Amino acid sequence: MNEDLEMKNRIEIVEDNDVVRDGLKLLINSMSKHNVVAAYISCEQAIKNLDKDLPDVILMDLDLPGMSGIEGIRRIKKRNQEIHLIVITVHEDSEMVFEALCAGASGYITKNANHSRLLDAIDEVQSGGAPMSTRIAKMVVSSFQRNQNSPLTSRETEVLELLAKGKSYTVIADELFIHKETVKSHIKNIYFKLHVNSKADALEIARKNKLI
Amino acid sequence: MNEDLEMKNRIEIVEDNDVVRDGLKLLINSMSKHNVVAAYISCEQAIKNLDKDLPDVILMDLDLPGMSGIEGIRRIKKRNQEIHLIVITVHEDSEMVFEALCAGASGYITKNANHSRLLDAIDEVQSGGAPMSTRIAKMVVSSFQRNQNSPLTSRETEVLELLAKGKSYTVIADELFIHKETVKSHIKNIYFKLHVNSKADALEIARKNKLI
DNA sequence: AAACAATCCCCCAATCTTAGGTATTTTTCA
DNA sequence: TGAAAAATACCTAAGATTGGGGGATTGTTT
Repeated sequence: MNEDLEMKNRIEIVEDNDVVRDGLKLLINSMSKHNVVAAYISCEQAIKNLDKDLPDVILMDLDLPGMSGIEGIRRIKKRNQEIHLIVITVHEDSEMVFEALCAGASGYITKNANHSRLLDAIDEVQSGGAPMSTRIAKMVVSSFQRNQNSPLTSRETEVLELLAKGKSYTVIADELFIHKETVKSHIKNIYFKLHVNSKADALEIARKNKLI
Repeated sequence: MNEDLEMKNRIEIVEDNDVVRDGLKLLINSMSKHNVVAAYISCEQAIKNLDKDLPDVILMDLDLPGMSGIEGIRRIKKRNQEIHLIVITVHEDSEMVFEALCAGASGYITKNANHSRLLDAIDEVQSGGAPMSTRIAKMVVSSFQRNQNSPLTSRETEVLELLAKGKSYTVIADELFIHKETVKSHIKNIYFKLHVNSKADALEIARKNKLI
């Protein structure tokens, strides 16, 4: 039971619900290769003891008293890039998912996942993977794909992409081998179709609707 | 064997290597719920027969004679958004991965994956998932994360983000509650640090290095 | 025939961008 | 605590960009 404690994977839990936290702890400790070195109810506590606990993997809830899990991920990653953070949450809304991934989460598992999936996730991050629940993976992959019902023509989309890269009308014209005035016409049409009248607004609408 | 053909999942394969293609066909047909309705060596053939074959899922190689798998994915998705495309390839380089996902792939499995993983992937796309090999998932998740060794300060990064949204110096100043001249100073410093002297170049370098 | 897409042209005024500077205050870190 | 870095603000100036008007032609698709 306590032999080779040094060799075990050091797992930490940050979760404010007592039942869930204790359940996770029991589950993980039931694997001889893992050792739950700490379990906290807030990011503040976890961060304070980070240098003492030295976790390899942290399972992190997102709804926490005080500092949010997202901010916690950001700060922990900043302090130590080696630590793998796996989000364990009920949230499946895209905003949360992308914020957590941008903040530095290596995995994202929803709480309805079964136990073996969770244990697999711990192994997976440690071998350089990125475990995700099915629906999360779908959201992530979908984020790369464009809206197929764009009101813009392909040429307009092309112009808007170059605009998004910060290029001027002149440069866009050169790259597309068309006249600068043509670029202006396209942009006028884009603004009309998107009901905007500035570059920033056009880009905002376009990105929100995945037109570019 | 041939009872309830109508109810089976209609699977199609596009793969130019005979051995691989036949192997996949045998493997998939060994599952009573699946039926390989077509197997082609090129996207051109697959597209020509799309309305006849009516596949639910297509397993697609990327290196193909003639039209590339990427372009094939794009065209097939355009023709029928309902079809799930799973990339089956040896390529693990990020460019290929992201191009395939942007083109509309629902999954991305590398050829070294074991058979059950591949069969699982077919089930997974049909239930709305996005099956990926471990390393692919990691690449995808990493793509959300920034370079932690940015030469830019957090304020500079903030300014650059707003610039990337197409906002003018004036608007940026307003949003950050600072003077327009301060924004200019930040941008001068950004250009200096990134060794560029224009917005478009700064954005290109910043995006390439995941500074924003 | 009508609608759409892509191309090009003109004018104009306001704003923006980049390039030189300098300088103060605040924060961070060794 | 003292130096360095970061964030802030200001100045001048020229040239480029942007957005709002107006229009026109050519081809494609329906």
